[in-house]
Amino acid sequence: MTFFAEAGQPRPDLVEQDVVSLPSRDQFRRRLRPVPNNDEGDRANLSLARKLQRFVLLSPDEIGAVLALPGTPKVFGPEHIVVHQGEQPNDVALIASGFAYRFKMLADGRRQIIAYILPGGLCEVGVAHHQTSDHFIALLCTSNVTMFAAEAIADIQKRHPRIATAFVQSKYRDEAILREWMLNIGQRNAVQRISHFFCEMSVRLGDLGLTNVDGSFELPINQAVLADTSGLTTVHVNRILQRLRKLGLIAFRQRRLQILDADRLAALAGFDGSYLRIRGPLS
Amino acid sequence: MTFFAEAGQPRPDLVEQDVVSLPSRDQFRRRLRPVPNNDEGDRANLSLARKLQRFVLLSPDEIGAVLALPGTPKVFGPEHIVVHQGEQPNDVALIASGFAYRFKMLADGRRQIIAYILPGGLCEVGVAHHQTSDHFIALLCTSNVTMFAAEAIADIQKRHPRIATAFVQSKYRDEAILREWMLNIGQRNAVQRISHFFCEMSVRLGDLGLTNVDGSFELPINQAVLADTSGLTTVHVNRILQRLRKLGLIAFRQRRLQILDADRLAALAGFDGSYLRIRGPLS
DNA sequence: CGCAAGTTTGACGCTGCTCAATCACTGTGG
DNA sequence: CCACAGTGATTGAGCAGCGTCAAACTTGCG
Repeated sequence: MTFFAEAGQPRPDLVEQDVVSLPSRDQFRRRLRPVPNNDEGDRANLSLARKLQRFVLLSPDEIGAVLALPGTPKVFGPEHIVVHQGEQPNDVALIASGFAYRFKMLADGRRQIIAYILPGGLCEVGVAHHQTSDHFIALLCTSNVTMFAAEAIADIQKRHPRIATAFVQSKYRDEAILREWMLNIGQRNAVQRISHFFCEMSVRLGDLGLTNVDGSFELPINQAVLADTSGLTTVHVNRILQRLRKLGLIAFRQRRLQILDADRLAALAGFDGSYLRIRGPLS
Repeated sequence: MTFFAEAGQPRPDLVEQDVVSLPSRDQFRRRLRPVPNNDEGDRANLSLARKLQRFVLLSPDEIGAVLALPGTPKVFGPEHIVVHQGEQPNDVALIASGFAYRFKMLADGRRQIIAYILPGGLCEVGVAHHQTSDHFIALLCTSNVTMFAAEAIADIQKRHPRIATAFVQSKYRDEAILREWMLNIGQRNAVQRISHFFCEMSVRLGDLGLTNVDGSFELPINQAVLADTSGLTTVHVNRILQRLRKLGLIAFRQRRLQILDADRLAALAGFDGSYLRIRGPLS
């Protein structure tokens, strides 16, 4: 289960000073899991707090500030377009639960998926700077999306420098992922591309506590989406998946992926997760 | 010569308030062009000022602040590695003149070029946050590189909010370019990839005043580099270039590219430069 | 039960890769 | 002034990875 070339390394880049007694990881999880339908705002923001927490260990005060961020919780179904290419969104959307993805389209309808936005991720498109979006953001499945005013996001970063640091580091990671994807699509073959994508998703979702012990997790995409992700055709993706199944590496059906042999899959993909800057178990 | 789908559009996203009498574009150019060898610091910073100027119209004060940034000018030859993968740079490098590029490598030596850094561009890798670099940055040709302390860059942004805005917008554009490259490599065929790359370079360099009226410009890359840029092999790149030449679209020799028919080239590539957010002639 | 969406299969061919040789250009030293 | 080497460009033959098209099958769901 080592997705990292050099596991157990020190992580000097993590900002850990000023940590006041935090809720433990388990407490955090317990509060996160079951989501009944009252007091939604707070609960939606938890995914954001949790995400930021992965980059900078936040104090209770800071966590409180994140939870108090005033947002409008909404629920949208799959295929919902969160941000339209060419438009200039007024709000920042938080994917509180569910999955979103960025993509660009060609005139003839071919499209390339640029990134996946997981729970706790923001659909930021230079909102604070009045930029029009150069790409689409859509949902993969029914998701809880919380809308924040751009000013609110800017404001909390001004008031809490360490939260700002977490935002910046999160952004750095997104960029690193983008770069790895360029390498993936530009240089690796079909088998490696798909395996690599699976490895990455497994690590990222695992970091969010969204994987099971058996190595399985929800991945609400079909083969067409996977094709647009990896720059291949649906037909070819199908054949590659069959090969991976025959090799005993994965099981993938009903929008749920199970990685059966993480080590062999990672080796096959040439996957080294260090670009994801995931730290080990919460100390 | 229209590289833009909808030329002449208003640019509401440009921050133009608070502009105090600026040096005209021509004055600016005149000061920029000939670079004798004294007072280097100031002159090196000019490329940065000019770059920022493309995003936010800076006041003389602000331009002065950029020019006064304390940096160490250096000259490196081609192939010089500015930032090494896995290392944690202490400084931010400014490409004052010349060309740099980012790339990632696979274990077997295959590599993917991720981005080109043109004059005025910064080699930022999350320096301020003590991140290790996940990729290499190298030079394409002998270049003037000025090294700044990360704090100096952070400081000037704190003191001059509009300069900070320019930095952020520059970063947004770099990201937009990355996304367009993903689309390019993932979805377009060889001819389109290469044409698209040429169009982009022409527009970006034109914006910096580094193209000639005849549509030619320095592009210090060989076919192997172009292959690593476009995710193709050298042999195939060679054949595509021949095709483009036979079509009368380009001339490319001696590290100099001339675009002979920009309209046809852009049409062939499916190029729409709006993602570059280049504004029209300086008003 | 029947539709719709998604998956699987087969046949076929093109785009782009591999290997390997040859050619052009440029700078160097005798 | 020329032989030489080194780098980069070009060419050819052969092939395989992946795309295209079209049909059949499977699954989820009302």
